[in-house]
Amino acid sequence: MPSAPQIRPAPADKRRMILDAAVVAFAKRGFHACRVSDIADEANVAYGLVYHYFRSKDEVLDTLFVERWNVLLAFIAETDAQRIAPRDKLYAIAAAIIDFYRYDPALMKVIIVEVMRSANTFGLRHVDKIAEAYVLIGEIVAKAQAEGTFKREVSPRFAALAFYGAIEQVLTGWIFG
Amino acid sequence: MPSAPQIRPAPADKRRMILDAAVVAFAKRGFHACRVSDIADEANVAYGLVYHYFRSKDEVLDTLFVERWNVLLAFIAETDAQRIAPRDKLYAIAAAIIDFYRYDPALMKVIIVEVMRSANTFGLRHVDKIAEAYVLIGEIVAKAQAEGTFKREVSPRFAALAFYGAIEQVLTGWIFG
DNA sequence: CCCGTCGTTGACTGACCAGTCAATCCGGGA
DNA sequence: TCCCGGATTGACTGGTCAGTCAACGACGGG
Repeated sequence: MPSAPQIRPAPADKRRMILDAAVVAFAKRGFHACRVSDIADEANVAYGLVYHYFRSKDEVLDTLFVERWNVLLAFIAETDAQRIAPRDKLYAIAAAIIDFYRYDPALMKVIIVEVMRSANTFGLRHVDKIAEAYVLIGEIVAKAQAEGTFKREVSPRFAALAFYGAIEQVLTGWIFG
Repeated sequence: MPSAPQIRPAPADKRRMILDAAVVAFAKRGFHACRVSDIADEANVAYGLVYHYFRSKDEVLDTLFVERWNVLLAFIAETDAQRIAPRDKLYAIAAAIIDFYRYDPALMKVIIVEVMRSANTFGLRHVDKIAEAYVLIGEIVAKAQAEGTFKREVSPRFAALAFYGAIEQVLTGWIFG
């Protein structure tokens, strides 16, 4: 045998387990109604361990959001760098967001419902990160306008808001059947 | 003098005062962070009086939402009944929603942020009422498609979601500067 | 003028839950 | 084999707050 089986999982695994459990718990009951003990139970872990890996319940949600949003931002930047038509870029981004939802509806639900839309608490804390996505999308629109592919009637920023808003609303519609 | 001044305001006034104060309080701190005592203080009214007029803190928010949403539904229905182009109907509806915001930003903020977007709690309770608006908008689209004014590429329901989603996102953008 | 009704008051209670911490466990190095 | 340090446990605490309730006060009718 190359290596003895690990009785105790590596620390990183427990941390991951807690994050994954939090997604399920938050999606099931919502962030506010969900107790830290729900997360611990879902992860089959002691209550206190959550506080070993995270400073607070908020930090758990923050971590989930940032992790996922960074993936989205990277995808948008990457898509923008490709040599394809602006319309196809936007199509690819919309498809990616929808795929995120298809791949992990619970996580997407948590991010949309608990972070994006909790404007007074988490949204406020992540405004800058969220705005980055709008800026990137806006830049795609601006470039397309400059080269004459898109009409100039609408400001890039407004277009980006409407673009993302439409997608999010459709996802919200799916989330609730 | 036609009538002696009322020392004690009519009951309905106190109820209204509480509702108006709740708008301010909810807008300032968010529904969850806002204590019932904040509402009472804002209304210059004793804590217990809130519970004389409303069964719970939730009911206060519910009342605010239903009041306002009914106005919106009536406006949409009324607009649809007019003999104008479908595009103008949608324009009028978008303008009305934006006017609601301009006229009373705090109330609109509360409704969007705390109800529409609190999908696990209030949104869930008002899903049907919210869906009514989508249905009405969808019908406008469907009629326009039937008469050939709008393209048929997009389902009316999807169009309605995207239409409202775009508006809401723009308002959300305004709400947070 | 007194009494009943209902609007009004705000101190109090009971429940809930985030976060703490002292104790325990486990693997590995000496 | 014995420690050491980090992982893990879960009972406990402190504070918060929604909702209750007993008492008070103003008006109107008898």
